[in-house]
Amino acid sequence: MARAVDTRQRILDVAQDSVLAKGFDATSIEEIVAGAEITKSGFFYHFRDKNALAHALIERHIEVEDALFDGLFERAAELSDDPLQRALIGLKLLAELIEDMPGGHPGCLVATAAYQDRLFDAQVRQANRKAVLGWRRRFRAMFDDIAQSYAPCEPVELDALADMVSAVIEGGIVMARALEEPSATSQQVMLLRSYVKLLFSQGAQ
Amino acid sequence: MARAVDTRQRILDVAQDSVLAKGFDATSIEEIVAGAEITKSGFFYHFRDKNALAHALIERHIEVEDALFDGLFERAAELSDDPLQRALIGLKLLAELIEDMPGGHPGCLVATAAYQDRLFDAQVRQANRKAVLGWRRRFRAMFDDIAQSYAPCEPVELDALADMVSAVIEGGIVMARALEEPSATSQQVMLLRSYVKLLFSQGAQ
DNA sequence: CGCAAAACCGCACTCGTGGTACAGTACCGC
DNA sequence: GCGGTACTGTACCACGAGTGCGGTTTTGCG
Repeated sequence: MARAVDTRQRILDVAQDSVLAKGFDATSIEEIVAGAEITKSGFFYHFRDKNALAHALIERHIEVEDALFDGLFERAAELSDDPLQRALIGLKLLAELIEDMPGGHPGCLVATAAYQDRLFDAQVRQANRKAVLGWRRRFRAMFDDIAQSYAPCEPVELDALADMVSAVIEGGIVMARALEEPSATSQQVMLLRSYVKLLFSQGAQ
Repeated sequence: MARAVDTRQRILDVAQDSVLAKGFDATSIEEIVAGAEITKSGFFYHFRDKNALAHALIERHIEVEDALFDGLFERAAELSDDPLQRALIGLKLLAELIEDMPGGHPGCLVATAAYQDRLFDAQVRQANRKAVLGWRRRFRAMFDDIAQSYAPCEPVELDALADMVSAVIEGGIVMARALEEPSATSQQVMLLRSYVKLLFSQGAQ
């Protein structure tokens, strides 16, 4: 049984690298097969079609990303009791983490799916939506915490603000890729941090 | 000669709709050919290959987008003499314009290209880079104007801030597509506006 | 009008890729 | 040693990109 799980993981690893590097459609199954050292039949044994691969890729990606966020903000929670400070520390840690990634953040599968919409079926799009809503919940909770102690000095919808975290990361990745400046993403995160700081730190208590 | 230009435009129109709706790779040439009411031979008469199409698409897209930005910020300049107010008005107008687009902003070809990197050759990537740098120049000039009258109350690199405009729009489009909430993009632009306001309006003169 | 070039049409073909079908085989736990 | 799991191997179809090339229409120009 260990063999099967290994192979599946290997397929996903190879596929993920390739998809992030050149897009989903440009990634051929035969290329994945070669990279994972299996045969085409082996691939289709694990995944019904390319859509199933996309689905698995996104679900796994979300888990990893979630675990990563968990780690960051848990660490931030250890470093401060204040909800605003926690958020600011978390965002800083996030920026540093992105900065330290060799070649910048590899890019986001969610965006890949968003920009190649009709390539995927409803199930994949649903998984994608779920992922983004999950991030909204996470950051919404963070901002709710802050809002209990600090009043925002501008009227903002907290859901939209929560989405802004995702949006700035996604947008930052697009910038980094288009400009071929890997540090662009972390810069954008730091600007978002600056916004959060300004928005809440004026109207204390 | 008029016939040739017409046909070329028609091809680009059909192709653009399709690319924005389902991604570049998912758009087949035969489908473009059918939509533009020509033959495959006719298509390859105008474009050497699909890459040449992508290149033309991006260049045209940039022109249109630039003209759009020009219009917005010229209008904003008419409405106020103050550089900060101009920027805030411009961003508001931008948000409204995006909001009024049926089905939300159609998406950005630059991001499409960024996420399907190896599908395109160096020339296309270069055109893409040029586009983003053009936006940086534009918004950098805007923030330079503001910074002459208002000191930012947080230390920020103005180039990065200029990039943030593009990043938030791109990220906002990804959000809108992923969530299937067309208004997400304009919401993000309004949050950016709020940031610009906070950043400069405190430290007047 | 006539003519050459530009702007196409028609069709046949290659090649790569997704996907199917199915028979055979190696391994692993019971 | 039996049955299921995890594959391999081979052969095949459909479809879209891209090529090649000969033929046809349209257009500007002398």
